[in-house]
Amino acid sequence: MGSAKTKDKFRAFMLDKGLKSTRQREVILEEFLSVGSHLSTEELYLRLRRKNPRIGYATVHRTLKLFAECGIAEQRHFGDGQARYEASDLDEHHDHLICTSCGKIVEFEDPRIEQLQEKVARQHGFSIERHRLELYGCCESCR
Amino acid sequence: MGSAKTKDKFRAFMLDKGLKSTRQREVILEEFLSVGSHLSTEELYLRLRRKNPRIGYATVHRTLKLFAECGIAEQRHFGDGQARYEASDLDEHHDHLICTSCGKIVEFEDPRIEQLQEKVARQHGFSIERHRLELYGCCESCR
DNA sequence: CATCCAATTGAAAACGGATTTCAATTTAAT
DNA sequence: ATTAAATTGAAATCCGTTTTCAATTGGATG
Repeated sequence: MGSAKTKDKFRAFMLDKGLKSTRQREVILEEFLSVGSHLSTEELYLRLRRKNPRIGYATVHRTLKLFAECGIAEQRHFGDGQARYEASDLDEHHDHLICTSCGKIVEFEDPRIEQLQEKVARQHGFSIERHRLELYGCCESCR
Repeated sequence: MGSAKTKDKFRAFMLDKGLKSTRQREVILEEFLSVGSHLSTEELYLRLRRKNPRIGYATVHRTLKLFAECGIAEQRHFGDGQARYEASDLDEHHDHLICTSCGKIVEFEDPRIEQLQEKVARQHGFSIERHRLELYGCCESCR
């Protein structure tokens, strides 16, 4: 049932900002968390329409932005020109492997790489706020 | 005078594809190489207009795409919604540090990180074709 | 040099995803 | 129930990118 903790975080955020709880937001949150992967606004919108024909694209768009602002989702761009959102795993960070043939997206994490990133940044006088690492290539089943 | 080698590569590419050498292409190539950094189409267009008021945005756009196709330039996206092009240093690859405050872009290269990337990809059955690593943060002079 | 065909150009239109507008509706506090 | 403020959805707008098309240019040929 999605992460209850994530839902709590969103509800707290809404309360804090004086935002209202609506049927649409509940439905969108539920569907977003249950799918979990790297959805574009369009994809999520189409999914939601199957069960909720009256929901509007603009609402999905606005709600995803809310999720991102609240911190329970992150916006990504993988170079196909449209934004994608993924549920953020609260504390943990990860990067992506993307198959250029079938589009499969695999998440990974490597603290050694992160460490080296910090080092490089320090050498150039930067303090890192966030980073983006994407490896594009061909997955096993596509070969 | 830009890299003569780069110009040669572009000329060879044009010859090979049966494309024509035009005044516009020469001017655009010259300006692009002399500026070198991470230019958007718009920025390059405006620069060119200063000395060549009759040049069209579409031509700049198409020529930059030609550069990318030929391999003398690479298209990048740093999340501000517009494409940027940089001259590609033929053999060498590099990644980017981007200051979120002033927009400064610094290039770096770290073979240890690249090695670890290969390793991670292999573990997931991927063979890497290319990658993207960007570190966003705050540069020295902005603190 | 004159001619011709294909490539190129630039202005304007079209495109596509993201975002905003606005009147109607819904929420939730009173 | 009443009311003010937030929300919704359809449609319009925005903005960078890409394409269209008539006019121009490159360069190969006779």
